[in-house]
Amino acid sequence: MQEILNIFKALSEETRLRILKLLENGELCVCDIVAALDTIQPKVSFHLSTLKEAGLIKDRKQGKWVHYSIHDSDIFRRFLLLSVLERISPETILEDSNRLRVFLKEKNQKSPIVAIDNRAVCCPR
Amino acid sequence: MQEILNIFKALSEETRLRILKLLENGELCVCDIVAALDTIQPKVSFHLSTLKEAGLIKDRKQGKWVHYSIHDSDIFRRFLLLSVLERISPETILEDSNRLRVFLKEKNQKSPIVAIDNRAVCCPR
DNA sequence: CTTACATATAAATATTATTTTATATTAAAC
DNA sequence: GTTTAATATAAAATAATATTTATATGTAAG
Repeated sequence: MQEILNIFKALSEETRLRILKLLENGELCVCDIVAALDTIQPKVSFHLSTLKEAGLIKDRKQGKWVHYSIHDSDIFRRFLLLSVLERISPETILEDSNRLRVFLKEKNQKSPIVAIDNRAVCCPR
Repeated sequence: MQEILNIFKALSEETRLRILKLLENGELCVCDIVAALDTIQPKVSFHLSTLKEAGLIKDRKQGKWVHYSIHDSDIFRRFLLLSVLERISPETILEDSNRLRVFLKEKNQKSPIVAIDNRAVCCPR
């Protein structure tokens, strides 16, 4: 029962749903999410670890950066995530995505390597 | 976003999952649930109201009694409930169902009106 | 109309989760 | 190797939830 409880607990907090919604379009590193949510970094790290613990996201380490993305592990989680993300309209996180866009654009100018998805590559190589 | 949060919050607590699992086989009145969970009545009422608030269960008043049952309102909730209940094995709530069985049997002897589902009718009419 | 029963609600308390602040870790840049 | 940047973790403060205890409400029975 603990496993399913962890999944629902992870999904029962607004910040975490906003993070998931942001990750819908691809992976982001912690600093991207911090910028998008306009909040402080330890808070984001806390929620990311909750989501990861529940098996909803995964991380990929690359140098100093840690990139998080949706982890479509088993069918149940995949289905849950799909239906959840579908039920959160883009307008709900409009401010988040605006801030993210601005942040990524700036990053892009400093290190103009563009990846798929019109997203900047997080970290210069 | 608040609606979906309420649904997940409702599903992120063990007592409430146990109640939902008990309701899987049909409606129960509050005192049945109290007996099954071997706990106190205000606690059960509290959790029932949370579940009802989230639209996961509904109530039916009959005299002094209030019967609760799963509310398969919209597709999302229905699907959620289905997959949740499926993922909670009967063994998980074995003690609960044992206590429920004993309690219903006793009730049955006092007022031997048997309803569908081999469950006693909660209250004499 | 008084009593007893089923449930709900309120208030007080306890528990758990989140947020903040401060600090540690790790890796790249200098 | 020292500094800087990105992230994580620990400790403390705060906020949110759940539990308990006490009481209220409504309904049927006597």
